[in-house]
Amino acid sequence: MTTRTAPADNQPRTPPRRGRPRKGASTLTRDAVIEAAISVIDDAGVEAVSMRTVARRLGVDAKSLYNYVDGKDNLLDAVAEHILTGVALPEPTGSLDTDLRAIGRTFRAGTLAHPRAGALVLTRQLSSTAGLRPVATVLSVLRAAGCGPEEAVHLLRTLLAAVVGTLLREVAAGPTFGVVGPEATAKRQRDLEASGLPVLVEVAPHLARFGHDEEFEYALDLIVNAVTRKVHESSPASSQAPSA
Amino acid sequence: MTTRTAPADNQPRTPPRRGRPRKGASTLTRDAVIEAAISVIDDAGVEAVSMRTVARRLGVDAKSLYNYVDGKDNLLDAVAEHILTGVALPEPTGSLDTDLRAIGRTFRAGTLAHPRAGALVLTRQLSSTAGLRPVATVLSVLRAAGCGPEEAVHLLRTLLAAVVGTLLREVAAGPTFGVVGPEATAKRQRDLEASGLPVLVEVAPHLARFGHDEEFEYALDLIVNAVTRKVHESSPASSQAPSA
DNA sequence: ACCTGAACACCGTTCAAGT
DNA sequence: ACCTGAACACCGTTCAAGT
Repeated sequence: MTTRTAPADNQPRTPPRRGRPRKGASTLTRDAVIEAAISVIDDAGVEAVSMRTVARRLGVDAKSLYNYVDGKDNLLDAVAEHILTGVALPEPTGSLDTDLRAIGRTFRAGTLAHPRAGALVLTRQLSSTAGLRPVATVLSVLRAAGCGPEEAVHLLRTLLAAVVGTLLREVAAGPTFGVVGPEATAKRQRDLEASGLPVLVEVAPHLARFGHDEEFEYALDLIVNAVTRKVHESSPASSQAPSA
Repeated sequence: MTTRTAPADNQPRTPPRRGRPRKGASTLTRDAVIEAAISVIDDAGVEAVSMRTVARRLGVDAKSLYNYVDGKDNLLDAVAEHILTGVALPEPTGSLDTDLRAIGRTFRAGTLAHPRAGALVLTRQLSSTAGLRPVATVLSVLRAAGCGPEEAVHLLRTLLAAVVGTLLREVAAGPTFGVVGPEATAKRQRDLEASGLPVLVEVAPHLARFGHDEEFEYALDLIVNAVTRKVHESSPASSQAPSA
Protein backbone atom coordinates (compact mmCIF):
# COMPACT_ATOMS: atom_id res chain seq x y z
CA MET A 1 0.00 0.00 0.00
CA THR A 2 2.69 2.46 1.00
CA THR A 3 4.70 2.26 -2.19
CA ARG A 4 8.11 3.86 -2.17
CA THR A 5 8.32 6.32 -4.98
CA ALA A 6 10.25 9.54 -5.29
CA PRO A 7 9.87 11.50 -2.06
CA ALA A 8 7.67 14.56 -2.26
CA ASP A 9 10.63 16.84 -2.48
CA ASN A 10 11.88 18.79 -5.46
CA GLN A 11 14.68 21.07 -4.55
CA PRO A 12 17.29 22.28 -7.02
CA ARG A 13 19.87 19.53 -6.76
CA THR A 14 23.26 21.02 -7.43
CA PRO A 15 25.83 18.82 -9.14
CA PRO A 16 28.06 16.93 -6.69
CA ARG A 17 30.69 18.98 -4.97
CA ARG A 18 33.35 18.02 -2.49
CA GLY A 19 35.44 19.48 0.25
CA ARG A 20 33.99 22.39 2.15
CA PRO A 21 31.60 24.89 0.49
CA ARG A 22 33.02 26.99 -2.35
CA LYS A 23 32.23 30.46 -1.09
CA GLY A 24 32.32 31.73 2.45
CA ALA A 25 28.56 31.05 2.52
CA SER A 26 28.70 28.05 4.85
CA THR A 27 24.92 28.11 5.15
CA LEU A 28 24.79 24.85 7.03
CA THR A 29 24.13 25.17 10.73
CA ARG A 30 22.33 23.12 13.32
CA ASP A 31 19.35 25.44 13.11
CA ALA A 32 19.27 25.18 9.33
CA VAL A 33 19.16 21.40 9.63
CA ILE A 34 16.33 21.55 12.15
CA GLU A 35 14.37 23.98 10.01
CA ALA A 36 14.87 21.84 6.93
CA ALA A 37 13.48 18.89 8.87
CA ILE A 38 10.47 20.97 9.89
CA SER A 39 9.82 21.97 6.29
CA VAL A 40 9.92 18.30 5.26
CA ILE A 41 7.40 17.56 8.00
CA ASP A 42 5.16 20.45 6.97
CA ASP A 43 5.15 19.24 3.39
CA ALA A 44 5.04 15.49 3.75
CA GLY A 45 4.68 14.46 7.38
CA VAL A 46 7.02 13.04 9.97
CA GLU A 47 7.40 9.70 8.27
CA ALA A 48 8.86 11.45 5.24
CA VAL A 49 11.79 12.63 7.32
CA SER A 50 15.01 10.82 6.57
CA MET A 51 18.57 11.97 6.74
CA ARG A 52 18.52 11.90 2.97
CA THR A 53 15.33 13.94 2.43
CA VAL A 54 16.43 16.57 4.92
CA ALA A 55 19.86 16.78 3.37
CA ARG A 56 18.33 17.13 -0.08
CA ARG A 57 16.51 20.28 1.05
CA LEU A 58 19.86 21.74 1.94
CA GLY A 59 21.61 20.62 -1.21
CA VAL A 60 23.97 18.53 0.85
CA ASP A 61 24.84 14.91 1.43
CA ALA A 62 22.99 13.09 4.20
CA LYS A 63 26.15 12.31 6.06
CA SER A 64 26.97 16.00 6.43
CA LEU A 65 24.09 16.34 8.84
CA TYR A 66 26.01 14.31 11.36
CA ASN A 67 28.25 17.30 11.86
CA TYR A 68 25.32 19.18 13.38
CA VAL A 69 22.99 16.58 14.72
CA ASP A 70 23.60 13.38 16.58
CA GLY A 71 21.61 11.07 14.32
CA LYS A 72 18.00 10.98 13.23
CA ASP A 73 16.50 10.47 16.66
CA ASN A 74 18.38 13.44 18.00
CA LEU A 75 17.19 15.49 15.03
CA LEU A 76 13.57 14.69 15.79
CA ASP A 77 14.09 15.60 19.42
CA ALA A 78 15.60 18.86 18.27
CA VAL A 79 12.58 19.53 16.08
CA ALA A 80 10.22 18.98 18.99
CA GLU A 81 12.31 21.19 21.21
CA HIS A 82 12.54 23.91 18.57
CA ILE A 83 8.78 24.06 18.17
CA LEU A 84 8.13 23.88 21.89
CA THR A 85 10.56 26.71 22.48
CA GLY A 86 8.52 28.79 20.05
CA VAL A 87 5.30 28.67 22.05
CA ALA A 88 4.60 32.12 23.36
CA LEU A 89 3.30 31.89 26.90
CA PRO A 90 1.02 34.67 28.15
CA GLU A 91 1.75 37.00 31.02
CA PRO A 92 -0.14 35.91 34.15
CA THR A 93 -2.94 38.30 35.14
CA GLY A 94 -3.48 37.02 38.64
CA SER A 95 -6.77 35.28 37.95
CA LEU A 96 -6.22 31.51 38.09
CA ASP A 97 -9.14 30.78 35.82
CA THR A 98 -8.15 33.34 33.19
CA ASP A 99 -4.50 32.41 33.26
CA LEU A 100 -4.99 28.66 32.94
CA ARG A 101 -7.27 29.16 29.96
CA ALA A 102 -4.82 31.52 28.32
CA ILE A 103 -1.93 29.12 28.84
CA GLY A 104 -3.98 26.28 27.41
CA ARG A 105 -4.88 28.26 24.31
CA THR A 106 -1.41 29.54 23.58
CA PHE A 107 0.04 26.10 24.19
CA ARG A 108 -2.42 24.76 21.64
CA ALA A 109 -1.58 27.46 19.13
CA GLY A 110 2.13 26.90 19.60
CA THR A 111 2.16 23.14 19.32
CA LEU A 112 -0.16 23.25 16.33
CA ALA A 113 1.88 25.86 14.49
CA HIS A 114 3.23 22.88 12.59
CA PRO A 115 0.28 20.48 12.72
CA ARG A 116 2.05 17.53 11.17
CA ALA A 117 4.74 17.79 13.80
CA GLY A 118 2.14 17.83 16.55
CA ALA A 119 2.51 14.23 17.62
CA LEU A 120 6.24 14.74 17.84
CA VAL A 121 6.01 17.79 20.08
CA LEU A 122 3.31 16.30 22.30
CA THR A 123 4.80 12.87 22.52
CA ARG A 124 8.58 13.11 22.57
CA GLN A 125 10.04 13.08 26.00
CA LEU A 126 12.34 16.03 26.23
CA SER A 127 15.12 15.97 28.75
CA SER A 128 15.94 19.60 28.11
CA THR A 129 14.61 22.81 29.55
CA ALA A 130 12.34 23.48 26.58
CA GLY A 131 9.59 21.32 28.04
CA LEU A 132 9.95 22.95 31.42
CA ARG A 133 8.90 26.44 30.43
CA PRO A 134 5.17 25.68 30.14
CA VAL A 135 5.48 23.53 33.23
CA ALA A 136 7.01 26.36 35.21
CA THR A 137 4.40 28.81 33.99
CA VAL A 138 1.50 26.62 35.06
CA LEU A 139 3.11 25.96 38.41
CA SER A 140 3.67 29.67 39.03
CA VAL A 141 0.05 30.44 38.35
CA LEU A 142 -1.14 27.67 40.64
CA ARG A 143 1.24 28.65 43.43
CA ALA A 144 0.22 32.28 43.12
CA ALA A 145 -3.39 31.23 43.60
CA GLY A 146 -2.49 29.71 46.93
CA CYS A 147 -1.98 26.13 45.89
CA GLY A 148 0.48 24.05 47.88
CA PRO A 149 3.52 22.63 46.11
CA GLU A 150 2.42 19.01 46.11
CA GLU A 151 -1.08 19.73 44.92
CA ALA A 152 0.25 22.14 42.30
CA VAL A 153 2.28 19.33 40.79
CA HIS A 154 -0.70 16.97 40.75
CA LEU A 155 -2.92 19.59 39.16
CA LEU A 156 -0.28 20.52 36.62
CA ARG A 157 0.03 16.90 35.57
CA THR A 158 -3.70 16.41 35.27
CA LEU A 159 -4.18 19.61 33.35
CA LEU A 160 -1.39 18.90 30.93
CA ALA A 161 -2.49 15.30 30.40
CA ALA A 162 -5.95 16.51 29.45
CA VAL A 163 -4.63 19.18 27.12
CA VAL A 164 -2.14 16.85 25.51
CA GLY A 165 -4.78 14.15 25.07
CA THR A 166 -7.11 16.62 23.43
CA LEU A 167 -4.45 18.02 21.11
CA LEU A 168 -3.16 14.61 20.18
CA ARG A 169 -6.61 13.63 19.00
CA GLU A 170 -6.78 16.86 17.08
CA VAL A 171 -3.56 16.30 15.16
CA ALA A 172 -4.17 12.64 14.55
CA ALA A 173 -7.88 13.06 13.93
CA GLY A 174 -9.24 9.62 13.20
CA PRO A 175 -12.76 8.37 12.73
CA THR A 176 -13.31 6.94 16.21
CA PHE A 177 -14.13 10.34 17.62
CA GLY A 178 -15.78 12.03 14.74
CA VAL A 179 -14.61 13.46 11.48
CA VAL A 180 -14.35 16.89 9.94
CA GLY A 181 -16.31 18.08 6.92
CA PRO A 182 -19.94 17.59 5.97
CA GLU A 183 -19.61 14.67 3.57
CA ALA A 184 -17.28 12.72 5.86
CA THR A 185 -19.60 13.46 8.78
CA ALA A 186 -22.59 12.10 6.88
CA LYS A 187 -20.74 8.90 6.00
CA ARG A 188 -19.53 8.46 9.54
CA GLN A 189 -23.06 8.91 10.83
CA ARG A 190 -24.34 6.18 8.54
CA ASP A 191 -21.53 3.87 9.70
CA LEU A 192 -22.36 4.51 13.33
CA GLU A 193 -26.04 3.90 12.72
CA ALA A 194 -25.14 0.60 11.08
CA SER A 195 -22.95 -0.41 14.01
CA GLY A 196 -25.77 -2.18 15.81
CA LEU A 197 -24.95 -0.70 19.23
CA PRO A 198 -28.05 1.20 20.33
CA VAL A 199 -26.19 3.96 22.20
CA LEU A 200 -24.13 4.74 19.16
CA VAL A 201 -27.21 5.00 17.00
CA GLU A 202 -28.74 7.32 19.56
CA VAL A 203 -25.83 9.75 19.64
CA ALA A 204 -24.68 9.24 16.06
CA PRO A 205 -25.28 12.81 14.85
CA HIS A 206 -23.14 14.22 17.64
CA LEU A 207 -20.49 11.53 17.62
CA ALA A 208 -20.05 11.83 13.89
CA ARG A 209 -19.22 15.49 13.85
CA PHE A 210 -16.14 17.03 15.37
CA GLY A 211 -15.22 20.68 15.66
CA HIS A 212 -11.65 21.15 16.80
CA ASP A 213 -12.09 24.56 18.41
CA GLU A 214 -15.35 23.69 20.05
CA GLU A 215 -14.06 20.43 21.52
CA PHE A 216 -10.91 22.04 22.80
CA GLU A 217 -12.87 24.78 24.51
CA TYR A 218 -15.25 22.29 26.09
CA ALA A 219 -12.44 20.18 27.48
CA LEU A 220 -10.50 23.22 28.64
CA ASP A 221 -13.55 24.62 30.36
CA LEU A 222 -14.31 21.40 32.21
CA ILE A 223 -10.78 20.82 33.37
CA VAL A 224 -9.99 24.41 34.31
CA ASN A 225 -13.20 24.62 36.29
CA ALA A 226 -12.27 21.44 38.12
CA VAL A 227 -8.76 22.67 38.87
CA THR A 228 -9.96 26.09 39.99
CA ARG A 229 -12.56 24.58 42.28
CA LYS A 230 -10.00 22.26 43.81
CA VAL A 231 -7.56 25.08 44.49
CA HIS A 232 -10.17 27.33 46.05
CA GLU A 233 -11.62 24.64 48.26
CA SER A 234 -8.27 23.64 49.72
CA SER A 235 -7.04 27.21 50.20
CA PRO A 236 -9.95 29.49 51.17
CA ALA A 237 -8.02 32.67 50.38
CA SER A 238 -8.83 35.37 47.86
CA SER A 239 -11.73 35.04 45.46
CA GLN A 240 -10.69 37.16 42.50
CA ALA A 241 -8.16 39.86 43.36
CA PRO A 242 -4.48 38.85 43.65
CA SER A 243 -4.07 39.40 47.38
CA ALA A 244 -6.06 42.48 48.23
CA MET B 1 24.00 6.39 18.33
CA THR B 2 21.35 3.85 17.36
CA THR B 3 23.70 1.32 15.84
CA ARG B 4 22.15 -1.42 13.83
CA THR B 5 23.34 -4.74 15.16
CA ALA B 6 21.64 -8.10 15.28
CA PRO B 7 18.03 -7.59 16.41
CA ALA B 8 17.24 -8.80 19.90
CA ASP B 9 15.65 -11.96 18.62
CA ASN B 10 16.97 -15.46 18.79
CA GLN B 11 14.44 -17.93 17.52
CA PRO B 12 15.35 -21.35 16.13
CA ARG B 13 15.90 -20.51 12.50
CA THR B 14 15.05 -23.62 10.50
CA PRO B 15 17.02 -24.23 7.33
CA PRO B 16 15.38 -22.75 4.19
CA ARG B 17 12.35 -24.56 2.92
CA ARG B 18 10.12 -23.85 -0.03
CA GLY B 19 6.58 -24.42 -1.22
CA ARG B 20 3.94 -24.76 1.47
CA PRO B 21 4.72 -26.26 4.89
CA ARG B 22 5.76 -29.91 5.06
CA LYS B 23 3.21 -31.34 7.50
CA GLY B 24 -0.44 -30.38 7.71
CA ALA B 25 0.60 -28.05 10.52
CA SER B 26 0.06 -24.80 8.60
CA THR B 27 0.57 -22.86 11.79
CA LEU B 28 0.59 -19.52 10.01
CA THR B 29 -2.57 -17.48 10.43
CA ARG B 30 -3.37 -13.79 10.68
CA ASP B 31 -3.66 -14.09 14.43
CA ALA B 32 -0.32 -15.86 14.69
CA VAL B 33 1.28 -13.02 12.77
CA ILE B 34 -0.31 -10.42 15.05
CA GLU B 35 0.75 -12.28 18.16
CA ALA B 36 4.28 -12.65 16.86
CA ALA B 37 4.38 -8.91 16.33
CA ILE B 38 3.16 -8.37 19.89
CA SER B 39 5.87 -10.63 21.24
CA VAL B 40 8.50 -8.66 19.33
CA ILE B 41 7.09 -5.48 20.86
CA ASP B 42 7.04 -6.96 24.35
CA ASP B 43 10.67 -7.99 24.02
CA ALA B 44 12.20 -5.12 22.12
CA GLY B 45 9.71 -2.31 21.60
CA VAL B 46 7.69 -1.09 18.64
CA GLU B 47 10.68 0.17 16.72
CA ALA B 48 12.07 -3.36 16.64
CA VAL B 49 9.09 -4.52 14.59
CA SER B 50 9.93 -5.21 11.00
CA MET B 51 8.43 -7.67 8.58
CA ARG B 52 11.68 -9.56 8.90
CA THR B 53 11.83 -9.72 12.71
CA VAL B 54 8.21 -10.77 12.96
CA ALA B 55 8.68 -13.41 10.27
CA ARG B 56 11.76 -14.73 12.05
CA ARG B 57 9.66 -15.44 15.15
CA LEU B 58 7.46 -17.62 13.02
CA GLY B 59 10.32 -19.36 11.19
CA VAL B 60 9.07 -17.97 7.92
CA ASP B 61 10.13 -15.53 5.23
CA ALA B 62 9.08 -11.92 5.63
CA LYS B 63 7.18 -11.93 2.38
CA SER B 64 4.91 -14.71 3.60
CA LEU B 65 3.32 -12.28 6.02
CA TYR B 66 1.75 -10.46 3.10
CA ASN B 67 -0.61 -13.39 2.74
CA TYR B 68 -2.18 -12.47 6.07
CA VAL B 69 -1.54 -8.81 6.57
CA ASP B 70 -1.68 -5.87 4.21
CA GLY B 71 1.78 -4.48 4.89
CA LYS B 72 3.53 -3.26 8.00
CA ASP B 73 1.19 -0.38 8.71
CA ASN B 74 -1.79 -2.68 8.56
CA LEU B 75 0.01 -5.07 10.90
CA LEU B 76 0.53 -2.35 13.49
CA ASP B 77 -3.10 -1.35 13.22
CA ALA B 78 -4.03 -4.96 13.74
CA VAL B 79 -1.85 -5.11 16.84
CA ALA B 80 -3.53 -2.05 18.31
CA GLU B 81 -6.93 -3.45 17.50
CA HIS B 82 -6.06 -6.85 18.95
CA ILE B 83 -4.98 -5.37 22.25
CA LEU B 84 -7.90 -2.96 22.40
CA THR B 85 -10.31 -5.80 21.77
CA GLY B 86 -8.81 -7.57 24.77
CA VAL B 87 -9.72 -4.87 27.29
CA ALA B 88 -12.38 -6.26 29.59
CA LEU B 89 -14.96 -3.60 30.30
CA PRO B 90 -16.86 -3.78 33.59
CA GLU B 91 -20.58 -4.28 33.98
CA PRO B 92 -22.29 -0.96 34.77
CA THR B 93 -23.63 -0.77 38.32
CA GLY B 94 -25.90 2.22 37.85
CA SER B 95 -23.72 4.67 39.76
CA LEU B 96 -22.15 7.11 37.34
CA ASP B 97 -19.23 7.84 39.59
CA THR B 98 -18.44 4.21 40.29
CA ASP B 99 -18.87 3.15 36.69
CA LEU B 100 -16.67 5.83 35.18
CA ARG B 101 -13.88 5.02 37.60
CA ALA B 102 -14.18 1.32 36.88
CA ILE B 103 -14.09 1.88 33.13
CA GLY B 104 -11.06 4.11 33.49
CA ARG B 105 -9.20 1.52 35.53
CA THR B 106 -9.97 -1.44 33.30
CA PHE B 107 -9.12 0.62 30.24
CA ARG B 108 -5.80 1.40 31.81
CA ALA B 109 -5.15 -2.22 32.72
CA GLY B 110 -6.10 -3.37 29.26
CA THR B 111 -4.06 -0.90 27.26
CA LEU B 112 -1.07 -1.41 29.54
CA ALA B 113 -1.22 -5.19 29.32
CA HIS B 114 1.54 -4.76 26.78
CA PRO B 115 3.23 -1.60 28.00
CA ARG B 116 5.61 -1.20 25.10
CA ALA B 117 2.64 -1.30 22.73
CA GLY B 118 0.88 1.38 24.74
CA ALA B 119 1.61 4.30 22.45
CA LEU B 120 0.36 2.23 19.54
CA VAL B 121 -2.95 1.39 21.16
CA LEU B 122 -3.52 4.90 22.48
CA THR B 123 -2.39 6.70 19.39
CA ARG B 124 -3.39 4.74 16.31
CA GLN B 125 -6.61 5.86 14.80
CA LEU B 126 -8.74 2.79 14.39
CA SER B 127 -11.45 2.81 11.80
CA SER B 128 -12.81 -0.49 13.04
CA THR B 129 -15.33 -1.32 15.73
CA ALA B 130 -12.64 -2.23 18.24
CA GLY B 131 -12.23 1.35 19.34
CA LEU B 132 -15.97 1.83 19.62
CA ARG B 133 -16.54 -0.62 22.44
CA PRO B 134 -15.12 1.55 25.20
CA VAL B 135 -16.78 4.55 23.58
CA ALA B 136 -20.16 2.86 23.63
CA THR B 137 -19.72 1.75 27.22
CA VAL B 138 -18.94 5.25 28.46
CA LEU B 139 -21.81 6.69 26.48
CA SER B 140 -24.25 4.15 27.91
CA VAL B 141 -23.24 5.00 31.43
CA LEU B 142 -23.59 8.72 30.81
CA ARG B 143 -26.95 8.36 29.10
CA ALA B 144 -28.23 6.11 31.89
CA ALA B 145 -27.32 8.87 34.35
CA GLY B 146 -29.62 11.23 32.52
CA CYS B 147 -27.11 12.95 30.33
CA GLY B 148 -28.35 14.26 26.97
CA PRO B 149 -26.84 12.88 23.79
CA GLU B 150 -24.84 15.95 22.84
CA GLU B 151 -23.40 16.51 26.26
CA ALA B 152 -22.65 12.81 26.60
CA VAL B 153 -20.46 13.00 23.52
CA HIS B 154 -18.62 16.07 24.82
CA LEU B 155 -18.05 14.49 28.19
CA LEU B 156 -16.92 11.22 26.63
CA ARG B 157 -14.35 13.06 24.56
CA THR B 158 -13.04 15.05 27.48
CA LEU B 159 -12.86 12.00 29.71
CA LEU B 160 -11.07 9.91 27.14
CA ALA B 161 -8.64 12.67 26.23
CA ALA B 162 -7.66 13.00 29.87
CA VAL B 163 -7.27 9.26 30.34
CA VAL B 164 -5.31 8.84 27.12
CA GLY B 165 -3.07 11.78 27.98
CA THR B 166 -2.36 10.30 31.39
CA LEU B 167 -1.64 6.83 30.05
CA LEU B 168 0.52 8.11 27.26
CA ARG B 169 2.74 9.85 29.76
CA GLU B 170 2.84 6.64 31.74
CA VAL B 171 4.03 4.48 28.86
CA ALA B 172 6.47 7.01 27.51
CA ALA B 173 7.58 8.21 30.91
CA GLY B 174 10.20 10.87 30.33
CA PRO B 175 11.97 13.21 32.68
CA THR B 176 9.80 16.29 32.14
CA PHE B 177 7.15 15.04 34.50
CA GLY B 178 9.17 13.14 36.99
CA VAL B 179 10.96 9.86 36.99
CA VAL B 180 10.57 6.52 38.70
CA GLY B 181 13.00 5.05 41.18
CA PRO B 182 14.82 6.65 44.11
CA GLU B 183 18.19 7.30 42.48
CA ALA B 184 16.68 8.76 39.28
CA THR B 185 14.36 10.88 41.40
CA ALA B 186 17.29 12.25 43.38
CA LYS B 187 19.17 13.15 40.23
CA ARG B 188 16.13 14.75 38.70
CA GLN B 189 15.59 16.80 41.81
CA ARG B 190 19.13 18.12 41.64
CA ASP B 191 18.63 19.02 37.96
CA LEU B 192 15.43 20.87 38.73
CA GLU B 193 17.05 22.75 41.57
CA ALA B 194 19.83 23.76 39.19
CA SER B 195 17.33 24.97 36.57
CA GLY B 196 17.30 28.50 37.89
CA LEU B 197 13.52 28.86 37.73
CA PRO B 198 12.34 29.58 41.28
CA VAL B 199 9.01 27.74 40.99
CA LEU B 200 10.76 24.59 39.89
CA VAL B 201 13.16 24.77 42.81
CA GLU B 202 10.22 25.23 45.14
CA VAL B 203 8.32 22.16 43.96
CA ALA B 204 11.35 20.09 42.95
CA PRO B 205 10.82 17.24 45.43
CA HIS B 206 7.28 16.70 44.16
CA LEU B 207 7.99 17.28 40.49
CA ALA B 208 10.93 14.90 40.55
CA ARG B 209 9.01 11.91 41.79
CA PHE B 210 6.28 10.15 39.88
CA GLY B 211 4.07 7.27 41.00
CA HIS B 212 2.08 5.82 38.13
CA ASP B 213 -0.82 4.49 40.16
CA GLU B 214 -1.07 7.56 42.35
CA GLU B 215 -1.01 9.98 39.43
CA PHE B 216 -3.58 8.02 37.49
CA GLU B 217 -5.91 7.92 40.46
CA TYR B 218 -5.50 11.63 41.07
CA ALA B 219 -6.32 12.51 37.48
CA LEU B 220 -9.19 10.04 37.32
CA ASP B 221 -10.65 11.42 40.52
CA LEU B 222 -10.49 15.02 39.34
CA ILE B 223 -11.98 14.35 35.96
CA VAL B 224 -14.68 11.94 37.08
CA ASN B 225 -15.75 14.37 39.76
CA ALA B 226 -15.98 17.12 37.17
CA VAL B 227 -18.00 14.96 34.79
CA THR B 228 -20.31 13.72 37.49
CA ARG B 229 -20.96 17.23 38.76
CA LYS B 230 -21.72 18.45 35.27
CA VAL B 231 -24.19 15.64 34.61
CA HIS B 232 -25.99 16.13 37.89
CA GLU B 233 -26.28 19.88 37.56
CA SER B 234 -27.77 19.72 34.08
CA SER B 235 -30.19 16.87 34.84
CA PRO B 236 -31.44 17.16 38.43
CA ALA B 237 -32.76 13.58 38.54
CA SER B 238 -31.75 10.72 40.80
CA SER B 239 -28.92 11.06 43.25
CA GLN B 240 -27.65 7.52 43.67
CA ALA B 241 -30.23 4.85 42.80
CA PRO B 242 -30.73 3.95 39.10
CA SER B 243 -34.21 5.38 38.67
CA ALA B 244 -36.07 4.55 41.85
C1' DA C 1 36.66 22.27 9.99
C1' DC C 2 33.61 20.34 7.19
C1' DC C 3 32.46 17.65 3.31
C1' DT C 4 31.78 13.19 0.52
C1' DG C 5 32.73 8.05 -1.61
C1' DA C 6 32.57 3.68 -0.51
C1' DA C 7 30.60 0.50 2.24
C1' DC C 8 27.61 -2.10 5.53
C1' DA C 9 23.69 -3.92 7.46
C1' DC C 10 19.47 -3.14 7.43
C1' DC C 11 14.40 -1.78 5.52
C1' DG C 12 9.20 -2.61 2.86
C1' DT C 13 7.35 -4.46 -1.06
C1' DT C 14 6.43 -6.65 -5.92
C1' DC C 15 6.35 -10.33 -8.84
C1' DA C 16 7.24 -14.35 -10.94
C1' DA C 17 8.22 -18.69 -10.07
C1' DG C 18 7.93 -23.02 -7.29
C1' DT C 19 5.11 -27.01 -4.74
C1' DA D 1 -3.29 -21.91 -1.61
C1' DC D 2 0.71 -20.54 0.18
C1' DC D 3 5.50 -20.18 0.07
C1' DT D 4 10.23 -18.17 -1.45
C1' DG D 5 14.29 -16.17 -4.77
C1' DA D 6 15.54 -12.45 -7.00
C1' DA D 7 15.16 -7.82 -7.26
C1' DC D 8 14.30 -2.83 -6.37
C1' DA D 9 14.40 1.36 -4.14
C1' DC D 10 14.97 2.82 -0.14
C1' DC D 11 17.02 3.36 5.01
C1' DG D 12 20.82 5.06 9.20
C1' DT D 13 25.42 5.21 10.10
C1' DT D 14 30.80 4.62 10.16
C1' DC D 15 35.10 5.70 8.51
C1' DA D 16 38.61 6.99 5.83
C1' DA D 17 39.73 9.98 2.67
C1' DG D 18 39.55 14.62 0.40
C1' DT D 19 39.97 20.09 0.46
